[in-house]
Amino acid sequence: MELNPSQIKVVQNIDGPLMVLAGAGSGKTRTIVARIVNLIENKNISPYRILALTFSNKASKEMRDRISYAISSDIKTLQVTTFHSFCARLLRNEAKYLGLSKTFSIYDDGESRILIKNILSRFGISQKDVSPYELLDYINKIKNGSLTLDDDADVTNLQQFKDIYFEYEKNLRQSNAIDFGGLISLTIELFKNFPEILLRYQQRFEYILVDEYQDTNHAQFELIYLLSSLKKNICVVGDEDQSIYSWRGADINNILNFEKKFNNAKIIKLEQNYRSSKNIIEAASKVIENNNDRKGKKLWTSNDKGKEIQVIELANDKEEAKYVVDEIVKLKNENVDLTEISVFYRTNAQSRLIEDHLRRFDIPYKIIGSVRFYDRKEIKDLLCYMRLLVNEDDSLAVSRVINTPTRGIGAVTFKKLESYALENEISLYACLSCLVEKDNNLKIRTTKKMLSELERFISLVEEAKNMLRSDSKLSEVYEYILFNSGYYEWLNSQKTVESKMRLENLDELSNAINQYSIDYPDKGLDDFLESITLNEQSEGDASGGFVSLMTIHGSKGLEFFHVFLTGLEENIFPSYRSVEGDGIEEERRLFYVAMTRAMKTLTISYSQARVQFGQLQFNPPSRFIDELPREYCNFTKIRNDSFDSDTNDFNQEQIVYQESSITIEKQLSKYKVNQKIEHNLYGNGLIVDVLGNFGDEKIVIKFKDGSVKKFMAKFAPITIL
DNA sequence: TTGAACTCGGTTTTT
DNA sequence: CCGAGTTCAA
Repeated sequence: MELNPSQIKVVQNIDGPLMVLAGAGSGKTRTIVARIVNLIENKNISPYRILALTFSNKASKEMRDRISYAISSDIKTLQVTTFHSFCARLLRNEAKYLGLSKTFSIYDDGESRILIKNILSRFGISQKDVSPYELLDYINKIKNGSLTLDDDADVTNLQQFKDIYFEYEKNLRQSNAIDFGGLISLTIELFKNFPEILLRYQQRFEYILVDEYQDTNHAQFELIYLLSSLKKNICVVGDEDQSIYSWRGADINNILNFEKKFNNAKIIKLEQNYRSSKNIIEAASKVIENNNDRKGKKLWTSNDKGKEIQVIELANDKEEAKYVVDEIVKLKNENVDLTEISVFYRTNAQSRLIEDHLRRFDIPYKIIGSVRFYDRKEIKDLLCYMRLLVNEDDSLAVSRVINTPTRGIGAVTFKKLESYALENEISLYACLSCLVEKDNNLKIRTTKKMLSELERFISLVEEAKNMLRSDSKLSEVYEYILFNSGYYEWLNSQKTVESKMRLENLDELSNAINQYSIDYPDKGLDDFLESITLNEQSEGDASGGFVSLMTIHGSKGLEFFHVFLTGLEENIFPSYRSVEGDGIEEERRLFYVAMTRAMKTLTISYSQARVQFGQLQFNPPSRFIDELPREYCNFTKIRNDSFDSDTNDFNQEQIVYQESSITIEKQLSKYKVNQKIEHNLYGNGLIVDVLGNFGDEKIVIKFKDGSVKKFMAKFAPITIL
């Protein structure tokens, strides 16, 4: 494992604050691993005194594996973990200081959203008037430190937002639950309120390392700042050019201001790329130079020049999918392992056409990311039953399963139960018990059926709890709930393709629970649930033989010999949501991330027409296409005579591609926005938009009568006035 | 309390 | 075009 001089500096500079700016493909993980191995093996630092924080479990697992592979000593006490897992573990250990029970539930973003919606409905506010997403964003911002309650936030109704925030926090506490943001912010709060606890952790962790530092938010910065302020041996590793999560709170200032916050900080840049061909690296570097928010880093490589980047224009999205799959078939015929091929897109919706064509050509593929297994409805339902066994205060879990399967507790009854529980400051579950034991003054009309159903529900939960207490196997408890809750029967009776799949998923969950018990025989249900919420479950089979499809966000940290980057059109990539402000810089970083995943070949494509929101849209080529230096690229337009964007007919004969390589001339359109024109049929009008390339423009015209129409400029009977 | 009919808006998602 | 939220009738 040879290291270059910069990498060696990173390994050897162990004392004091250090920021490593590690370019794409610069051997970052290799270097971090070497640094930790050096600390343990050569500097005699106990693994117990080292903390390595990452963002994803995948990254932490890889790092741990590589360290343990490179080292002879025992690293059980070495903490290589995600921010969230680290905080969750810490908070459970110190729960009593916060007045929380050790068995608190963790709410993921989806559950936070549900809680917000519940509050809105309790407050009698329609989601149309106040967006739950905007609220969640506001709450997240407060928790991740980019906003305080005193700030004049840019929201529709600040006081209302604050009220809802307080209610949200109150509900979390009543449910003995913490959300993702709270894991971090409560840890900070704990450290601030109990300096003796902070000191304990400061003394323990002599060396702290943070990976993917560009993705840290302000709260996470504060956390590592506090933790490291005694020993000051903090090493952060990141790449400002790969910061693509600012919309999730990642604060690029953590990188830009590192030296201001940490005295005597050193900075080391890793600029040699070992991954990609020279063409790709040169082109990507030129593109990212258009950004202003950078520390400035110049990637270089001693790799071969390699093939030119192929930039392909196609008539429409279907042609694009056909083209990509056709090229994949060619690679396959050259005996390229499909695992080395990946297709990237900006939005998940774009995967469908690619999938259709891959299936048509019998090419195995796998979508990476998208809907996570544990986010599926049926899985969440069962997990909420299980959560109730660990934390019966978890009202969100109760509300989720109380009428699943249906027990005749509809929205109205539930509302009454809920408000009774809230008024009397008891949990929903306790409220149900009251109802069943009839020692209630609840003004709820109860039917016999409803009471007996509730009784069954409560005894189900209690019996399952007994099983847990008597050390039953987790899988037995799971099966007990699945069958005795009536959930299995309920799904099974539906007999749809959908319900069959859900049942299969529940089987899969059973397997996961079994596997967990085998892997961690000493751990309990609470640990299992936490590992799922925090995504600590191991990735399924990584067996080869398939093409990978993913969003560009999903591609971060990965590499492939052959990359197809699709949908390079304005409003798609860059996204229509990001075209103003500093949104563009982040989209450009995204483009840069995508390009630098490719090792050998990079094929970038865009289409003139694309079905978007069920309508055919004409978007001009992405501005990023213009930013590609031509000396590293080969521009090709591919036309297919039977241009027919409306048919879904895959049985058309195979298209014959023109293998020409026409360079796109960048010529200015003679049509301009705000130009006055006259149309033979519709009369005078104003151009409001010009789409597409010179000679092939579509122009959007607003006429005197207010109507807006789109024309192919070369055919439309118009004259410029 | 449930379903059908309607309107509306629509990125990215490490934990 | 599709899914979520909302509204209204039974």
